[in-house]
Amino acid sequence: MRLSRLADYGTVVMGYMAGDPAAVHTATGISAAIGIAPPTVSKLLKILSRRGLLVSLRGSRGGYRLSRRPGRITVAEVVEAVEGTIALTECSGVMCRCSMEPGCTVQREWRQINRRLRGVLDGVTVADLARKRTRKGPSGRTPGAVAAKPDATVAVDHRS
Amino acid sequence: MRLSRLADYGTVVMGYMAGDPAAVHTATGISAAIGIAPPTVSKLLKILSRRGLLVSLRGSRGGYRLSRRPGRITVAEVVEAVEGTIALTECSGVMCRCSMEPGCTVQREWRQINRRLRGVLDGVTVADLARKRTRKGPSGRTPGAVAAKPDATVAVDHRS
DNA sequence: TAATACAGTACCAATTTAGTCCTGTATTGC
DNA sequence: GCAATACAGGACTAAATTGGTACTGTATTA
Repeated sequence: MRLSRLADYGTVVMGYMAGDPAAVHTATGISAAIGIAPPTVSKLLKILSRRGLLVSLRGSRGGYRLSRRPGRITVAEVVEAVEGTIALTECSGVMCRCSMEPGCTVQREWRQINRRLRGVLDGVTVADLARKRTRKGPSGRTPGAVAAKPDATVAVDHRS
Repeated sequence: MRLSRLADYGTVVMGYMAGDPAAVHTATGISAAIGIAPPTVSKLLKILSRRGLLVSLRGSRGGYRLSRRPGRITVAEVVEAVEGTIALTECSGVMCRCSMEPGCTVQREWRQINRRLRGVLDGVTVADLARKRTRKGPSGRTPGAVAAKPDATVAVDHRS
């Protein structure tokens, strides 16, 4: 259930750009700032601009800029731009390849879960990704309980 | 962000078994019922029993049985049993391999999202997976708004 | 006109994962 | 006791995905 690494990077890039929302950022500049290989960042930026999340400016002094205010671009949009879909299961659309009996109850629940997941991802904007915990951010929403807990308690097994 | 197919199958198997919670199910029987290849079902059942979600009974007349009431086994547990972790990002634990500045704000938000995702998955039990929409199920909770909408409106792009 | 920077596509390599098979062990029933 | 059933565990193979790179083309600025 991991995000593709590219989608993960996508949020990092957008978070970085949201730190200076009006500026025009070049691929090489972003690459140097966040420590991801230039061709990879470039690939990502192309995708994000093709999907309308970024505006690209060609030529000398060109680069990329957020197409909207960072508080108006959600993580769901970023993930969807890179991955194409927000869904944990394949049986989330109308047709399902699995040969279960009609009215598969498992599928019904998964659709509900996928819908809720989208809600979660829609609840976080790229402005949130950029906002430092102590300083007050530029956009309206407040992180609330998010900033409270340093979260040193979680211990996750990363293997498979 | 797709679940591994094995984890997806896991919910199907558990949902099927939850339809007859007290019964002892054999791997071949389950395989025939849900249309997944026997070795694959077998592999899955071994994993689920090793993780304590199922009880295995060896020998003739053996098989597998749910270790708890279906209303007490959540989808989160099933997914975690098969996949090992419930998290969309790698940077969800205490340590993170990415060389971002300390106090990476992106990571902070992802941790929050992952926590909420777990909440969503914890909100659905295998009893829900088995419950038919018209008949009243055996366990307490009601599907509520879930059953209302046949959901023929979603059109998801399955590629990539 | 030269330099900069994006656009698009194609390609290679590595990782992951699905799926199968084989050997071993426990339990039941004859 | 013996045969049949069914799970336990691990190894292995093949395929799909995806990460990352490179190359050619085009637009814009100085």
